[in-house]
Amino acid sequence: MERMGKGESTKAAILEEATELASLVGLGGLTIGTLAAATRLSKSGLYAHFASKEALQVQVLQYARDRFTDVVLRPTVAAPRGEPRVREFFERWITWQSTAFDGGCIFVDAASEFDDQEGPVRDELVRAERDKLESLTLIVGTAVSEGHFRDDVDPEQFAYELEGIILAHHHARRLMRDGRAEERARRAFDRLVDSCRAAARTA
Amino acid sequence: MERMGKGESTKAAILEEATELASLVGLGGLTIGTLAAATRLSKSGLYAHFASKEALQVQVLQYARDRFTDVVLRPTVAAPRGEPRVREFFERWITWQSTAFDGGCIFVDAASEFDDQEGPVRDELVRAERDKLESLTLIVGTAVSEGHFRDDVDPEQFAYELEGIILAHHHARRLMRDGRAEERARRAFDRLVDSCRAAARTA
DNA sequence: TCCATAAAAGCACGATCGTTCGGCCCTGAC
DNA sequence: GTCAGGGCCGAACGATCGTGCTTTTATGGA
Repeated sequence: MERMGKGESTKAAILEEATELASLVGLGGLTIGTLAAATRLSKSGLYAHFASKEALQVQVLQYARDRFTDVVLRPTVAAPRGEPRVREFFERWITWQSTAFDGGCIFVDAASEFDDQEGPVRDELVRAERDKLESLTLIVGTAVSEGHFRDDVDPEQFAYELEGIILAHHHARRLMRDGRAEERARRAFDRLVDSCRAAARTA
Repeated sequence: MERMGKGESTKAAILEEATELASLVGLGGLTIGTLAAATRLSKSGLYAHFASKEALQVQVLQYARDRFTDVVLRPTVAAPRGEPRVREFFERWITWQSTAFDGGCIFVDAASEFDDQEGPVRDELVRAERDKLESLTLIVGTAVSEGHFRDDVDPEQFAYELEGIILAHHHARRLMRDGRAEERARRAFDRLVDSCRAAARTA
């Protein structure tokens, strides 16, 4: 049966709050003290749930990754194979960036923070990112094999460029506070898809 | 005449080292203690050159901005107007990202770190970024008015998408350690330019 | 209801944080 | 030769950091 014990439920609440906080101040800026205050726990009471701060950071990333899988990845594969599924992925991804956490997407924040700091946090981050890229590459590959995209489309290159659009969106929206960030992202995406689409009945 | 006094020269050395360090651990992760150790100064001796840590952070950004102007912006306008100048900008920008500092581009790092933290650091960062975007927009606008790019090309949209390519490159190179990051960026850039180019003698 | 166990708190530790202050050294002007 | 001032240091401050202990409180099965 194994319903969730008290410990597990508070730990989940901690991770929820920690992820929110980390999206605002960064994974490195996250502090046991402030997190304890935010969850109304004592420092030691909170700390008891984790082996170290580093472990907490890793588990925050894992928590965020599960969320991403739930609200982006899994629903996406419900869309019809090929281009529609690519579109669905993009739409859900960009919505995720705006709505998942108060601060920006935690993966984007953490990426530039930990790209030079060897260790388990970086490793987990790379794992999450590689996973995401792999899923995207697969989905684009399907669009090719379905005949929606041209044969010479390189799914990895597509994934690279789509990631770029998402990053530009994050940058424009969060730092520059550009109200047209999302519109711009959509236009860029449309251009990208257009350039990959098989010519509609040319012969 | 005003040659550089002792104080100014050590301050310059501090900013140099600080920028390097900040590119590795982030502007927020930058610490008076570690910076003092890196410059072989005492904490207080170093601190005497700045009003506060926040002031130091701002001046680091200003220092990096000057460097960017010197090695990217200024040489770029030496290239012939129009598409060649756009190309020059891209090439210099991407080289900057790989070679300017040991850690990634400090603006990229700082952008996701301070996008949610109101204050002078964020303000300076936005100023620098707006400057960069404006220059780029102008250069692309010239490519349009020179007839290299089609009339319906939106320079701001171009700038947005180019920023995306740069960010994707940073992400792929530094976090994912993708050896083909630069090649991918170049392909994306070529595709972007191609889609903007005026059709070569159609009539 | 009692008790074993889990969960949270309390307290303290060494270290480091940003910041301040008083004083020593060195240089250049008189 | 003296004196003013800039440049740098040593020491120290209160606060907070991550991390251990020991103790109290809450929980749930017998």
